[in-house]
Amino acid sequence: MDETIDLILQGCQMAKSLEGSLPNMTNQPESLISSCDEIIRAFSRAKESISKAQLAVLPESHKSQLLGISSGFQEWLRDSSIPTRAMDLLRAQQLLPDDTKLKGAIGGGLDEMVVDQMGGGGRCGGRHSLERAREIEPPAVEAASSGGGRASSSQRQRKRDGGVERRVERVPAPQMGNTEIPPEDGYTWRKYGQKDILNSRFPRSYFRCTHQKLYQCPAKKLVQRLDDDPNIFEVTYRGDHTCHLSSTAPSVPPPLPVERREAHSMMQQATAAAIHSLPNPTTNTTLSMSQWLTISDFGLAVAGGGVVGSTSSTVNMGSSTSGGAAAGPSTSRYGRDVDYPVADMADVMFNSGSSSSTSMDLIFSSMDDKWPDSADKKN
DNA sequence: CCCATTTGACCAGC
DNA sequence: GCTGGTCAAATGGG
Repeated sequence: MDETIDLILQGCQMAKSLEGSLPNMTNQPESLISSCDEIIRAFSRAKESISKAQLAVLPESHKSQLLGISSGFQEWLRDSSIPTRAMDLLRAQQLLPDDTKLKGAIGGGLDEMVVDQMGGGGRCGGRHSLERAREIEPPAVEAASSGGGRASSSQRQRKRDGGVERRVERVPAPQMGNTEIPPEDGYTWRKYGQKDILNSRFPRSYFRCTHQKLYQCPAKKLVQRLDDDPNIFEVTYRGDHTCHLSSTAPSVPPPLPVERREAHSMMQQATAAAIHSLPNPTTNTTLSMSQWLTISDFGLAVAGGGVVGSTSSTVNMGSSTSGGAAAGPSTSRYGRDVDYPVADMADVMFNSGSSSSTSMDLIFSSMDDKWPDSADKKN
Protein backbone atom coordinates (compact mmCIF):
# COMPACT_ATOMS: atom_id res chain seq x y z
CA MET A 1 0.00 0.00 0.00
CA ASP A 2 2.90 2.29 0.63
CA GLU A 3 3.85 2.09 -2.98
CA THR A 4 0.39 3.11 -3.91
CA ILE A 5 0.48 6.09 -1.66
CA ASP A 6 3.81 7.06 -3.09
CA LEU A 7 2.28 6.97 -6.51
CA ILE A 8 -0.55 9.16 -5.44
CA LEU A 9 1.79 11.58 -3.79
CA GLN A 10 3.86 11.55 -6.89
CA GLY A 11 0.84 12.43 -8.93
CA CYS A 12 0.00 15.25 -6.59
CA GLN A 13 3.49 16.59 -6.82
CA MET A 14 3.46 16.47 -10.56
CA ALA A 15 0.20 18.34 -10.58
CA LYS A 16 1.72 20.82 -8.25
CA SER A 17 4.74 21.34 -10.42
CA LEU A 18 2.53 21.57 -13.47
CA GLU A 19 0.70 24.38 -11.81
CA GLY A 20 3.93 26.22 -11.24
CA SER A 21 4.92 26.04 -14.85
CA LEU A 22 1.45 26.47 -16.22
CA PRO A 23 1.88 30.10 -17.21
CA ASN A 24 4.89 29.16 -19.29
CA MET A 25 3.24 26.23 -20.92
CA THR A 26 0.34 27.86 -22.62
CA ASN A 27 2.39 27.95 -25.76
CA GLN A 28 3.67 24.45 -25.35
CA PRO A 29 0.76 22.16 -25.82
CA GLU A 30 3.02 19.16 -26.24
CA SER A 31 4.59 19.69 -22.86
CA LEU A 32 1.24 20.33 -21.33
CA ILE A 33 -0.11 17.17 -22.76
CA SER A 34 2.78 15.05 -21.68
CA SER A 35 2.60 16.49 -18.20
CA CYS A 36 -1.05 15.66 -18.01
CA ASP A 37 -0.25 12.21 -19.30
CA GLU A 38 2.29 11.65 -16.60
CA ILE A 39 -0.07 12.74 -13.91
CA ILE A 40 -2.79 10.53 -15.19
CA ARG A 41 -0.33 7.70 -15.47
CA ALA A 42 0.70 8.03 -11.87
CA PHE A 43 -2.86 7.98 -10.65
CA SER A 44 -3.68 5.12 -12.93
CA ARG A 45 -0.85 3.08 -11.53
CA ALA A 46 -1.98 3.85 -8.06
CA LYS A 47 -5.48 2.85 -8.88
CA GLU A 48 -4.34 -0.33 -10.50
CA SER A 49 -2.27 -1.15 -7.51
CA ILE A 50 -5.16 -0.53 -5.17
CA SER A 51 -7.39 -2.69 -7.24
CA LYS A 52 -4.99 -5.56 -7.24
CA ALA A 53 -4.34 -5.34 -3.56
CA GLN A 54 -7.96 -5.08 -2.65
CA LEU A 55 -9.32 -7.64 -5.01
CA ALA A 56 -7.50 -10.31 -3.13
CA VAL A 57 -9.07 -9.37 0.15
CA LEU A 58 -12.35 -7.74 -0.52
CA PRO A 59 -15.78 -9.27 -0.40
CA GLU A 60 -17.51 -9.64 -3.72
CA SER A 61 -19.46 -6.43 -3.46
CA HIS A 62 -16.33 -4.40 -3.01
CA LYS A 63 -14.62 -6.17 -5.80
CA SER A 64 -17.28 -5.22 -8.20
CA GLN A 65 -17.06 -1.66 -7.07
CA LEU A 66 -13.39 -1.55 -7.76
CA LEU A 67 -13.92 -3.12 -11.10
CA GLY A 68 -16.46 -0.47 -11.74
CA ILE A 69 -13.90 2.19 -11.13
CA SER A 70 -11.46 0.70 -13.49
CA SER A 71 -13.84 0.08 -16.26
CA GLY A 72 -15.25 3.54 -16.04
CA PHE A 73 -11.91 5.16 -16.44
CA GLN A 74 -10.98 2.66 -19.03
CA GLU A 75 -14.02 3.42 -21.03
CA TRP A 76 -13.20 7.03 -21.02
CA LEU A 77 -9.68 6.35 -22.10
CA ARG A 78 -10.78 4.03 -24.82
CA ASP A 79 -13.07 6.52 -26.28
CA SER A 80 -11.72 7.16 -29.69
CA SER A 81 -12.84 10.72 -29.74
CA ILE A 82 -10.67 11.72 -26.85
CA PRO A 83 -8.01 13.32 -28.98
CA THR A 84 -10.53 15.55 -30.60
CA ARG A 85 -12.13 16.36 -27.32
CA ALA A 86 -8.88 17.13 -25.67
CA MET A 87 -7.88 19.49 -28.39
CA ASP A 88 -11.20 21.20 -28.29
CA LEU A 89 -10.84 21.66 -24.63
CA LEU A 90 -7.40 23.08 -24.89
CA ARG A 91 -8.55 25.45 -27.51
CA ALA A 92 -11.51 26.40 -25.46
CA GLN A 93 -9.19 27.21 -22.68
CA GLN A 94 -7.06 29.13 -25.10
CA LEU A 95 -4.15 26.91 -24.47
CA LEU A 96 -3.94 25.95 -28.07
CA PRO A 97 -4.31 27.85 -31.26
CA ASP A 98 -7.16 26.77 -33.45
CA ASP A 99 -4.97 25.15 -36.00
CA THR A 100 -3.01 22.98 -33.64
CA LYS A 101 -3.08 19.41 -34.77
CA LEU A 102 -1.92 17.06 -32.14
CA LYS A 103 -4.84 14.80 -31.92
CA GLY A 104 -2.88 11.82 -33.00
CA ALA A 105 -0.23 12.50 -30.45
CA ILE A 106 -2.66 12.76 -27.62
CA GLY A 107 -4.63 9.80 -28.74
CA GLY A 108 -1.57 7.71 -29.14
CA GLY A 109 -0.40 8.57 -25.71
CA LEU A 110 -3.64 7.71 -24.12
CA ASP A 111 -4.00 4.54 -26.05
CA GLU A 112 -0.63 3.46 -24.91
CA MET A 113 -1.58 4.23 -21.44
CA VAL A 114 -4.69 2.19 -21.66
CA VAL A 115 -2.72 -0.76 -22.80
CA ASP A 116 0.03 -0.22 -20.33
CA GLN A 117 -1.98 0.55 -17.33
CA MET A 118 -5.08 -1.38 -17.88
CA GLY A 119 -3.60 -4.58 -19.04
CA GLY A 120 -5.54 -4.51 -22.22
CA GLY A 121 -8.78 -4.31 -20.38
CA GLY A 122 -9.23 -7.98 -19.96
CA ARG A 123 -9.59 -7.90 -16.26
CA CYS A 124 -11.75 -4.91 -15.88
CA GLY A 125 -13.61 -5.16 -19.07
CA GLY A 126 -17.03 -5.72 -17.76
CA ARG A 127 -19.80 -5.81 -20.19
CA HIS A 128 -20.12 -2.11 -20.24
CA SER A 129 -16.71 -1.34 -21.42
CA LEU A 130 -17.60 -3.32 -24.46
CA GLU A 131 -21.13 -2.26 -24.61
CA ARG A 132 -20.57 1.36 -24.19
CA ALA A 133 -21.95 1.87 -27.56
CA ARG A 134 -22.06 5.56 -27.90
CA GLU A 135 -24.55 6.23 -30.53
CA ILE A 136 -24.38 9.70 -31.75
CA GLU A 137 -27.21 10.02 -34.11
CA PRO A 138 -26.67 12.20 -37.07
CA PRO A 139 -28.45 15.47 -36.58
CA ALA A 140 -31.92 14.29 -37.18
CA VAL A 141 -34.09 17.08 -38.23
CA GLU A 142 -37.62 16.15 -37.55
CA ALA A 143 -40.39 17.23 -39.72
CA ALA A 144 -40.85 20.77 -38.66
CA SER A 145 -44.34 21.04 -37.49
CA SER A 146 -45.36 24.60 -37.32
CA GLY A 147 -45.82 24.65 -33.62
CA GLY A 148 -48.60 27.02 -34.24
CA GLY A 149 -51.16 25.09 -32.34
CA ARG A 150 -53.88 26.81 -30.52
CA ALA A 151 -53.72 30.46 -30.02
CA SER A 152 -54.68 30.13 -26.43
CA SER A 153 -51.66 28.04 -25.57
CA SER A 154 -49.20 29.52 -27.96
CA GLN A 155 -46.81 30.17 -25.12
CA ARG A 156 -46.41 26.53 -24.59
CA GLN A 157 -43.74 24.68 -26.40
CA ARG A 158 -44.74 22.17 -28.95
CA LYS A 159 -44.28 18.63 -28.00
CA ARG A 160 -42.21 17.48 -30.89
CA ASP A 161 -39.39 19.90 -31.26
CA GLY A 162 -39.50 20.35 -34.94
CA GLY A 163 -36.12 21.16 -36.38
CA VAL A 164 -34.36 20.65 -33.14
CA GLU A 165 -31.34 18.48 -33.31
CA ARG A 166 -31.55 15.27 -31.35
CA ARG A 167 -28.61 13.22 -30.25
CA VAL A 168 -28.84 9.91 -28.54
CA GLU A 169 -26.19 8.45 -26.31
CA ARG A 170 -26.13 5.23 -24.45
CA VAL A 171 -24.32 5.48 -21.21
CA PRO A 172 -23.65 2.66 -18.80
CA ALA A 173 -24.89 3.11 -15.30
CA PRO A 174 -22.15 3.22 -12.73
CA GLN A 175 -21.26 -0.20 -11.48
CA MET A 176 -20.61 1.07 -8.05
CA GLY A 177 -22.38 3.32 -5.69
CA ASN A 178 -25.53 4.90 -6.87
CA THR A 179 -26.22 3.17 -10.10
CA GLU A 180 -29.36 5.16 -10.61
CA ILE A 181 -27.51 8.15 -11.89
CA PRO A 182 -26.09 8.40 -15.37
CA PRO A 183 -22.66 9.91 -15.62
CA GLU A 184 -22.14 13.58 -15.46
CA ASP A 185 -21.90 15.16 -18.87
CA GLY A 186 -20.37 18.47 -18.01
CA TYR A 187 -23.51 20.49 -17.91
CA THR A 188 -25.95 21.32 -15.22
CA TRP A 189 -29.49 20.09 -15.61
CA ARG A 190 -32.73 20.65 -13.88
CA LYS A 191 -35.34 17.99 -13.86
CA TYR A 192 -38.74 19.17 -14.93
CA GLY A 193 -40.67 16.01 -15.40
CA GLN A 194 -40.85 12.29 -15.27
CA LYS A 195 -43.16 10.07 -17.16
CA ASP A 196 -43.97 6.45 -17.48
CA ILE A 197 -43.49 5.40 -21.03
CA LEU A 198 -45.61 2.85 -22.75
CA ASN A 199 -43.94 -0.54 -23.05
CA SER A 200 -41.07 0.58 -20.93
CA ARG A 201 -40.37 -0.74 -17.53
CA PHE A 202 -38.68 2.44 -16.48
CA PRO A 203 -39.95 5.97 -16.47
CA ARG A 204 -38.35 8.65 -18.56
CA SER A 205 -36.93 11.72 -16.91
CA TYR A 206 -36.92 15.11 -18.52
CA PHE A 207 -34.25 17.68 -17.92
CA ARG A 208 -33.51 21.12 -19.14
CA CYS A 209 -30.48 23.29 -18.77
CA THR A 210 -30.28 24.95 -15.41
CA HIS A 211 -29.66 28.23 -17.16
CA GLN A 212 -32.71 28.04 -19.34
CA LYS A 213 -34.40 30.95 -17.71
CA LEU A 214 -31.40 33.16 -17.28
CA TYR A 215 -29.89 32.62 -20.65
CA GLN A 216 -32.71 31.13 -22.64
CA CYS A 217 -30.60 28.06 -23.06
CA PRO A 218 -32.72 25.61 -25.01
CA ALA A 219 -30.77 22.49 -24.18
CA LYS A 220 -32.78 19.59 -22.89
CA LYS A 221 -32.21 15.97 -22.28
CA LEU A 222 -34.23 12.87 -21.71
CA VAL A 223 -32.90 10.05 -19.67
CA GLN A 224 -34.28 6.57 -19.68
CA ARG A 225 -33.07 3.15 -18.75
CA LEU A 226 -33.11 0.57 -21.43
CA ASP A 227 -35.75 -2.03 -21.00
CA ASP A 228 -33.55 -4.92 -21.89
CA ASP A 229 -30.56 -3.66 -20.01
CA PRO A 230 -31.28 -1.47 -17.01
CA ASN A 231 -27.58 -0.90 -16.64
CA ILE A 232 -27.62 1.29 -19.68
CA PHE A 233 -29.07 4.75 -19.82
CA GLU A 234 -30.28 6.16 -23.04
CA VAL A 235 -29.76 9.87 -22.97
CA THR A 236 -31.35 11.98 -25.64
CA TYR A 237 -30.09 15.51 -26.03
CA ARG A 238 -32.13 18.17 -27.70
CA GLY A 239 -30.91 21.57 -28.56
CA ASP A 240 -27.53 23.03 -27.95
CA HIS A 241 -26.38 24.92 -24.95
CA THR A 242 -26.33 28.62 -25.47
CA CYS A 243 -25.74 29.50 -21.87
CA HIS A 244 -22.00 29.52 -22.37
CA LEU A 245 -22.31 32.12 -25.09
CA SER A 246 -23.35 34.82 -22.75
CA SER A 247 -20.47 36.81 -21.40
CA THR A 248 -22.12 36.72 -18.05
CA ALA A 249 -23.18 33.17 -18.27
CA PRO A 250 -21.98 31.20 -15.34
CA SER A 251 -21.38 28.12 -17.33
CA VAL A 252 -17.92 27.93 -18.72
CA PRO A 253 -18.11 24.91 -20.98
CA PRO A 254 -17.53 25.62 -24.62
CA PRO A 255 -20.14 24.52 -27.11
CA LEU A 256 -18.87 21.02 -27.27
CA PRO A 257 -20.81 18.44 -29.12
CA VAL A 258 -22.22 15.79 -26.91
CA GLU A 259 -19.56 13.26 -27.69
CA ARG A 260 -16.90 15.65 -26.60
CA ARG A 261 -18.18 16.58 -23.24
CA GLU A 262 -16.59 13.88 -21.23
CA ALA A 263 -13.16 14.74 -22.41
CA HIS A 264 -14.01 18.32 -22.00
CA SER A 265 -14.42 17.87 -18.33
CA MET A 266 -11.56 15.46 -18.04
CA MET A 267 -9.06 17.71 -19.69
CA GLN A 268 -10.36 20.74 -17.97
CA GLN A 269 -9.80 18.89 -14.77
CA ALA A 270 -6.35 17.88 -15.69
CA THR A 271 -5.49 21.47 -16.28
CA ALA A 272 -7.30 22.82 -13.31
CA ALA A 273 -6.14 20.11 -11.01
CA ALA A 274 -2.99 22.05 -10.72
CA ILE A 275 -4.82 25.25 -10.08
CA HIS A 276 -7.00 23.81 -7.41
CA SER A 277 -4.81 21.35 -5.80
CA LEU A 278 -2.04 23.33 -4.46
CA PRO A 279 -0.63 25.12 -1.57
CA ASN A 280 -1.72 28.64 -1.18
CA PRO A 281 1.04 30.64 -2.79
CA THR A 282 0.66 33.38 -0.25
CA THR A 283 1.25 31.14 2.67
CA ASN A 284 3.74 28.88 1.06
CA THR A 285 2.64 26.03 3.20
CA THR A 286 1.95 22.51 2.17
CA LEU A 287 -1.62 21.57 2.47
CA SER A 288 -2.88 18.47 4.09
CA MET A 289 -4.72 16.02 1.97
CA SER A 290 -8.01 17.11 3.40
CA GLN A 291 -7.23 20.70 2.73
CA TRP A 292 -6.24 19.79 -0.70
CA LEU A 293 -9.46 17.97 -1.13
CA THR A 294 -11.44 20.79 0.28
CA ILE A 295 -10.04 23.56 -1.80
CA SER A 296 -9.87 21.51 -4.88
CA ASP A 297 -13.45 20.44 -4.81
CA PHE A 298 -12.12 17.01 -5.29
CA GLY A 299 -13.18 16.59 -1.76
CA LEU A 300 -16.74 17.33 -2.62
CA ALA A 301 -16.69 14.50 -5.00
CA VAL A 302 -14.81 11.85 -3.19
CA ALA A 303 -14.29 12.71 0.40
CA GLY A 304 -17.87 13.25 1.31
CA GLY A 305 -18.67 9.63 1.48
CA GLY A 306 -22.11 8.78 0.28
CA VAL A 307 -22.75 12.00 -1.47
CA VAL A 308 -24.93 11.22 -4.36
CA GLY A 309 -23.41 12.27 -7.56
CA SER A 310 -20.05 13.76 -7.73
CA THR A 311 -21.33 17.16 -8.49
CA SER A 312 -23.31 17.35 -5.33
CA SER A 313 -26.33 16.00 -6.93
CA THR A 314 -29.50 15.92 -5.02
CA VAL A 315 -31.17 13.80 -7.56
CA ASN A 316 -33.93 12.03 -5.86
CA MET A 317 -34.95 8.70 -7.12
CA GLY A 318 -37.20 7.97 -4.27
CA SER A 319 -40.49 8.68 -5.83
CA SER A 320 -39.90 6.67 -8.87
CA THR A 321 -41.83 3.49 -8.63
CA SER A 322 -39.28 1.41 -10.35
CA GLY A 323 -36.14 3.33 -9.84
CA GLY A 324 -35.98 4.38 -13.37
CA ALA A 325 -34.04 7.06 -15.08
CA ALA A 326 -32.40 9.69 -13.09
CA ALA A 327 -30.51 12.59 -14.16
CA GLY A 328 -27.33 14.30 -14.34
CA PRO A 329 -27.16 16.35 -11.29
CA SER A 330 -27.92 19.94 -11.11
CA THR A 331 -25.25 21.88 -9.52
CA SER A 332 -25.86 25.54 -9.61
CA ARG A 333 -27.39 25.72 -6.23
CA TYR A 334 -24.17 24.53 -4.83
CA GLY A 335 -22.18 27.16 -6.51
CA ARG A 336 -21.06 24.98 -9.31
CA ASP A 337 -22.39 26.89 -12.17
CA VAL A 338 -18.81 27.23 -13.09
CA ASP A 339 -17.26 23.91 -13.79
CA TYR A 340 -15.17 22.51 -11.05
CA PRO A 341 -12.88 20.37 -13.03
CA VAL A 342 -11.32 18.39 -10.28
CA ALA A 343 -14.61 17.22 -9.00
CA ASP A 344 -15.41 16.09 -12.47
CA MET A 345 -12.12 14.36 -12.69
CA ALA A 346 -13.14 12.36 -9.72
CA ASP A 347 -16.34 11.67 -11.53
CA VAL A 348 -14.66 10.24 -14.47
CA MET A 349 -11.90 8.44 -12.72
CA PHE A 350 -14.03 6.91 -10.07
CA ASN A 351 -17.06 6.37 -12.11
CA SER A 352 -19.14 9.38 -12.28
CA GLY A 353 -22.28 9.72 -10.35
CA SER A 354 -21.59 6.95 -8.00
CA SER A 355 -22.01 7.47 -4.37
CA SER A 356 -19.87 4.85 -2.90
CA SER A 357 -16.95 6.09 -0.99
CA THR A 358 -15.48 2.72 -0.48
CA SER A 359 -12.70 2.98 -2.94
CA MET A 360 -11.55 6.38 -1.96
CA ASP A 361 -11.93 5.50 1.66
CA LEU A 362 -9.48 2.78 1.05
CA ILE A 363 -7.07 5.32 -0.19
CA PHE A 364 -7.72 8.06 2.24
CA SER A 365 -7.88 5.92 5.30
CA SER A 366 -4.35 5.05 4.47
CA MET A 367 -3.57 8.59 3.63
CA ASP A 368 -4.43 9.53 7.15
CA ASP A 369 -1.17 8.08 8.23
CA LYS A 370 0.77 10.33 6.01
CA TRP A 371 -1.54 13.29 6.15
CA PRO A 372 -2.27 13.85 9.78
CA ASP A 373 -4.58 16.73 9.03
CA SER A 374 -6.75 14.73 6.78
CA ALA A 375 -9.30 14.16 9.47
CA ASP A 376 -10.17 17.80 9.25
CA LYS A 377 -13.66 18.56 8.41
CA LYS A 378 -14.22 18.81 4.76
CA ASN A 379 -16.05 22.06 4.45
C1' DC B 1 -36.19 32.52 1.24
C1' DC B 2 -34.47 30.47 -2.74
C1' DC B 3 -34.08 26.80 -5.64
C1' DA B 4 -34.50 21.85 -7.12
C1' DT B 5 -37.43 17.90 -7.33
C1' DT B 6 -41.81 15.57 -7.46
C1' DT B 7 -46.03 14.67 -9.51
C1' DG B 8 -50.63 15.24 -11.31
C1' DA B 9 -52.67 17.84 -14.85
C1' DC B 10 -52.61 19.82 -19.15
C1' DC B 11 -51.58 20.09 -24.01
C1' DA B 12 -50.27 18.81 -28.77
C1' DG B 13 -49.26 15.38 -32.19
C1' DC B 14 -50.56 11.28 -34.22
C1' DG C 1 -58.34 8.73 -27.63
C1' DC C 2 -53.68 7.56 -26.65
C1' DT C 3 -49.15 8.89 -25.76
C1' DG C 4 -45.27 11.72 -24.93
C1' DG C 5 -43.68 16.27 -23.49
C1' DT C 6 -44.28 20.22 -20.51
C1' DC C 7 -46.22 23.01 -16.88
C1' DA C 8 -46.75 24.45 -12.34
C1' DA C 9 -48.22 23.81 -7.52
C1' DA C 10 -46.60 21.46 -3.65
C1' DT C 11 -42.88 20.02 -1.10
C1' DG C 12 -38.46 19.82 0.90
C1' DG C 13 -33.58 20.94 1.72
C1' DG C 14 -29.91 24.30 2.30
